[in-house]
Amino acid sequence: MLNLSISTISRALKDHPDISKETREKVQELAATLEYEPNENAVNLRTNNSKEFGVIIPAISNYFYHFFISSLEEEARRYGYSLIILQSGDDPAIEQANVKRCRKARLSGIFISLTSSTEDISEILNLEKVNIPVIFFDKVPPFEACNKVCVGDVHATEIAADTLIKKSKKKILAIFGDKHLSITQARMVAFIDYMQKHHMQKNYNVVHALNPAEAATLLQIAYRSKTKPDAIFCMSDEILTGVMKAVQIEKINVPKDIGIVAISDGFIPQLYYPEITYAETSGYKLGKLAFSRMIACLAGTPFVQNIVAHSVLIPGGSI
Amino acid sequence: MLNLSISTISRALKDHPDISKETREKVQELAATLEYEPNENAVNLRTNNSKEFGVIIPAISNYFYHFFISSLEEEARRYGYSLIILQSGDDPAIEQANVKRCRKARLSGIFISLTSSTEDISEILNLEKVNIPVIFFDKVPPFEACNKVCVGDVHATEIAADTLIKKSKKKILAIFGDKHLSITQARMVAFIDYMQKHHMQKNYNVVHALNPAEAATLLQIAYRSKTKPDAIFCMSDEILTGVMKAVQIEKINVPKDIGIVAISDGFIPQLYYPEITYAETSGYKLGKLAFSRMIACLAGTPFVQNIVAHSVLIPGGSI
DNA sequence: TTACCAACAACAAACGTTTGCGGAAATGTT
DNA sequence: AACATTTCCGCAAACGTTTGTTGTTGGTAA
Repeated sequence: MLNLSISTISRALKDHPDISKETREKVQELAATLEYEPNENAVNLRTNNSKEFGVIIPAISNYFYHFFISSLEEEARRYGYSLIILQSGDDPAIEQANVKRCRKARLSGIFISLTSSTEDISEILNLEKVNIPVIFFDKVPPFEACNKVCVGDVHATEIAADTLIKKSKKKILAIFGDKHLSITQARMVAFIDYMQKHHMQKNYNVVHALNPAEAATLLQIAYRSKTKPDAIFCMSDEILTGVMKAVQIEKINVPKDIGIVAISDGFIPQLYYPEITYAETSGYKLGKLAFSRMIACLAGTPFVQNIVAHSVLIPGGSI
Repeated sequence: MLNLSISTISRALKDHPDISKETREKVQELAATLEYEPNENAVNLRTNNSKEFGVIIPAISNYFYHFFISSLEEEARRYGYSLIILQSGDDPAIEQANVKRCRKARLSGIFISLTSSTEDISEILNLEKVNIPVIFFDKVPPFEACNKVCVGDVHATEIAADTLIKKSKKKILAIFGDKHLSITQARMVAFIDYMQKHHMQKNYNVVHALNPAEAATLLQIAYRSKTKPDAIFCMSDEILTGVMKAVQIEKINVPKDIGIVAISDGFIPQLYYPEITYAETSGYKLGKLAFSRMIACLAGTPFVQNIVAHSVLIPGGSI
């Protein structure tokens, strides 16, 4: 329509200096009225870049991930990227397949939280070789040199434990999750160390629950025993919901009979009265951190980094 | 490597009958060992088809959407599709921009739940003209002829209301959300109609709360008044969390003093003891329905359909 | 022998961009 | 006036596929 070649149009649309201001304006104007939109597939083919990030997670239905994704999506939009969600259903085989899909789709980068039973992450690390940055978050591999963004387990545990000490609790029931999860390990070790450091070895009792129901049972048993606990430490939201169920069943008076402190991202604690005091592990914050790390990788930052998000204590009335 | 042309390879890989079995096997074998993966951008460019669905929602952080997305993703994976998540932050302008992005990316179809203030959906309906099927879900436009998949508000409300009647509740406090939301309208009308039909006009009191805190306050005021309610109807999870907060604050005995029934997708009700009896509105089920509707559209089903998911009563101990 | 037909494989165009390079016109320099 | 430089633009290749068409071979039937 303007008697210009395709290449001129292409250049005019992206303000290439070769194109005169006059032509450029004419082209851009016409493009606007025609509602011209470049074909992304063609652009991607040509530039070998998809402007899409993959997000691989065990499952969306989790206290944590939807905050994280939501946060990530906000940032992504600002930078003109889209987010592709892939669930592994906590199955390493599906996870592997999802990683493959990301490679195949030539995504610009991926964010991944591992399943609880992922052993082999070599395929994932291979993505870096085809120039797809990988940011691990939340459930990260233990020792590898890779980009990790995760909750500061030690810090969160410590500030939660600290409130127990400050309140001079002497019979603490500390409930942790599945022993085999690294998150459990990290928090447990941090808890025990911190207690040790403050000469509280005699004042707590560590137990494990695989699900909320088990946590509830554990508390019920402890509460009915002659050595009633005077405080509960909940490693996670999942544990907390179980504990609170028991609190309601046994009509336990919180915080008078038993104080409660948890590590949480904040949604669950405010459902109860009194609201639960917790060390905050914000999926939202983590999303921002992970995204900025991704941007750094895309910009070519060579070294890997292990980012740990710090927590703050959100006081409720539960202790 | 095999001294074959590109076209032969292409055909061999997709079992085209023109290619001899022998060649086909050789090609596929080599492709496998070489871990060849077709470049999706090139395929998409050629076929003008992205194998991606867009999901546009007000926000992920919602009691409902992550179940829906999760369910959708499961199905999508089975069919070889990916899901792109776009949040509108409940802002019609961003929503509009997201719709545009979907068109630009030539997605295979989109699922959309409108923001609470979306007025103009013409742009969205235009997607159908460029052959992108649109499935509205949850927050759907009121009257247009389009594909809608949503919770059966009437049915869910009725089975919840029915349990109130069966238990001969006479002083029901029915708490609904923001009057301006169509979901509130629908459930409120259904509630009032059903009560009318069962000659219960005198036995309930309808109030509105914009958030959990307001719901809590409403219950507290009602509970302290001389006409204490004997049952609460909660339109949604959001209302329910507020109500339960008040229950805890006032130490209300459920179900002895007050019975509670809600409409919910099930996560919140089981956090409490006794667990809350609710009419289930499953995001999971809805996801499956929406997806199968999408598949039907892609297969070329011409007519639109308004699918309504039925609810079931999940009995807890709250009434 | 000729004609015809399968069976197989290659050629080449097309999808819609981006970008290195070369060229023409206009402008500036000696 | 001759040459160099800048400004602007188009040519054409390339990205990696898919697919309609054409070509070759060997076999079979007339």
